[in-house]
Amino acid sequence: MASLPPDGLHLRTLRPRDLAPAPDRAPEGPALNAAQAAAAAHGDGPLLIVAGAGSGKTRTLVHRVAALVDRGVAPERILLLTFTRRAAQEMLDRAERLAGAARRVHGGTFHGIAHRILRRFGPAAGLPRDFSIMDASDAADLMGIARTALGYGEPTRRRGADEEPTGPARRFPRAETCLTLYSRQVNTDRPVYDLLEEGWPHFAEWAGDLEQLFVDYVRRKTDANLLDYDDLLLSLALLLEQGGDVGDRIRAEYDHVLVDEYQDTNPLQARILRALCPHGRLTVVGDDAQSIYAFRGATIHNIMQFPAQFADTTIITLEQNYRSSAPILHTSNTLISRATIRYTKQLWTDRTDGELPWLVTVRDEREQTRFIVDRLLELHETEGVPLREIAVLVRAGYLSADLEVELANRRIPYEKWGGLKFLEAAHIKDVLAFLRLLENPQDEVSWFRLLRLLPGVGDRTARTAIETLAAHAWQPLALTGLRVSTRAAAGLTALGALLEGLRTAPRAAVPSEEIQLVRRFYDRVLMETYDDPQPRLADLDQLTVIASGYATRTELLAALALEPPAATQDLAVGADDEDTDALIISTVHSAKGREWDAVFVPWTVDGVYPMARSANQDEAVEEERRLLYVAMTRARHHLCLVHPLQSFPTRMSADYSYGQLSRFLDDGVRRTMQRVTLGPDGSLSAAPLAPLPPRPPVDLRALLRGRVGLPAPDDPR
DNA sequence: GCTATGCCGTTTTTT
DNA sequence: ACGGCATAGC
Repeated sequence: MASLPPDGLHLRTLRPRDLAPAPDRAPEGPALNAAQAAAAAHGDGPLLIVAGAGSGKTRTLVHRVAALVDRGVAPERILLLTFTRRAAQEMLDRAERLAGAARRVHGGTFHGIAHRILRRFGPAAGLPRDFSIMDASDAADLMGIARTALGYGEPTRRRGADEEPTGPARRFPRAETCLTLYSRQVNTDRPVYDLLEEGWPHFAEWAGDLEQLFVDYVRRKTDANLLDYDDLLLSLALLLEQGGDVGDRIRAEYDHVLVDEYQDTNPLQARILRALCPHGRLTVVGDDAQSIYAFRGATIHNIMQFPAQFADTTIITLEQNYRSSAPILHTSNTLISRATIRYTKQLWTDRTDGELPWLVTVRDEREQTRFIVDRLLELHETEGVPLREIAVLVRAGYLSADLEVELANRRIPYEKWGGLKFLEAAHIKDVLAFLRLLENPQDEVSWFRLLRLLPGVGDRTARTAIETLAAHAWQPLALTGLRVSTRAAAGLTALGALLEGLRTAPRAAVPSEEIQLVRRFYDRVLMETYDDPQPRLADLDQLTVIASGYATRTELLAALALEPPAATQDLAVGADDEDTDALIISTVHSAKGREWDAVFVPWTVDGVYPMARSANQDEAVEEERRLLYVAMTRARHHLCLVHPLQSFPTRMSADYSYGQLSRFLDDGVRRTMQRVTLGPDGSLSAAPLAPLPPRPPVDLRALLRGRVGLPAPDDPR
């Protein structure tokens, strides 16, 4: 195959700020410590590097790549894998920076690499050549279609009339939940019933029905030539495991495989590595204390069992922290030492400098926002910390909403990582659905999406139309003869004509031109649907610009599914302002592996750390603790946890004791910090280490009913 | 029967 | 500002 879909990572242009070494980070070049050097120089056997936060793990990995190249391994025969795109970017950037020779190292996310391999080797193993990739919401749509088709769409009761009439209706799980379960099953290879018992006991009785549903979902995927994210991994595993020469040919591509953030991989990914590296030339790096992806099947067992799975594994532990000041490290160590799981290492530093981390008590969300903005401007303006060296890390994307409004009002530039993706916007998905249909006429998900745009067409008519299309070899013109309401008929005819016109258009239309043609139809839909269509139209302009960077539709669609651009907002400014200094707002998950001079962690309250939904499962609570640990260990010099006493955003679910400081910040942890309180005029006063008095949980329901008052806003201590 | 509309309660984290 | 759900309307 002449042109592989671009990996994105290789083609990404480096921006100047990526190249500038961060202030007082050890330079990439000289002086690895003894453990790091041993890891870099390690020979061919399996290698497990257990590396704590800030211990130079990526740097070690990058040096190992360089060492391999020095030993004569061809760069393109080295494969660097990681789970998240951001980590993959960081890794490849630094490999490039360190050694020109490493420029052609292959690397990316597990999904990205699996995709590349499947396109290249799949057809020889009988996989379809022109599959499309569904993102999570496409997959949920398809699951919804299957769910309705099997009759689970109605607000239904459990079969059998013997249920007590007063009991609540036994709802079948929502499509998204079904997909989560399906995905968990694929990634962990565990029975549905067990997964239900652990995470969704109230759905346990549906286990058999869910399995049926999954069978139908898989059949629909196959029929429509669609692969979801899990299929990318699963197909690769099967390709590698099945006899025959395809697996051998894939294995023959790479001499060494290196995996970063190994604690974030799940059993399916471990299976891929076993099948890919029977020779054992495999290096994995991870930190069990930073495992924060259990919700998608990741497990630290992958690290723990690595030595058992690969004979003669060498284990190297990196425990010296080069990132954080001593007080920040002390607080972080204390926090993680409370974990019920004993982690494998203890981080230390030879630094002695630094201010104690702040624990700031504020009245409410408004005051939290004001404090963060004031303090970060102070750091920026009086201490000269670049905005880009300051991060606000949140547990969930929506928790920064108030802050973002304030930043916008005060004209402080910021960049948000995580949160709503450009591609998840409905109008973008609509336009792409047209392109996907041109690519793959049997794509049931895209048909469903487009049909429902038409006036007078709802679920029912759409489904009828799809049946007709299936019976007519997916010819768009088959939409014309349908017996439906007159209103619907007009739309169906127009849609059929449009798609037929595009399909038979004079050859060589490039994707951006196709989008323009689609927009002649779709812009009108947009203008009729929304009060203010302008921002959405602007998004479509932006999509056209992106599309013009791709020569073929196949490349565009694959790149968008696996390398989605960040938030809409981001794109709008991203194109022309590479040097803009901007504050970073990020989810903790997206901040993994990064570091900043100053880190703010708002919402350090119970209900956020841990999230209310996790609070009754021990393992989930432990993961939440690690999450806070990850957030704290991102900081070099300034760490500031903020604790609003009153925080009752209406969006949060009831029954939780908001305003209570996070249970993870117990007396011992607080003694390693300084308490800072905010005066009425915004002035700060620091008070050392007094433990908080116990505070009874607030009954939110009673509060909302007006039966009790809020706790006094001032903490007496 | 099917679609459009208005109201309610709800938001984890990523590929 | 979004999805699910009930109800009104074709």
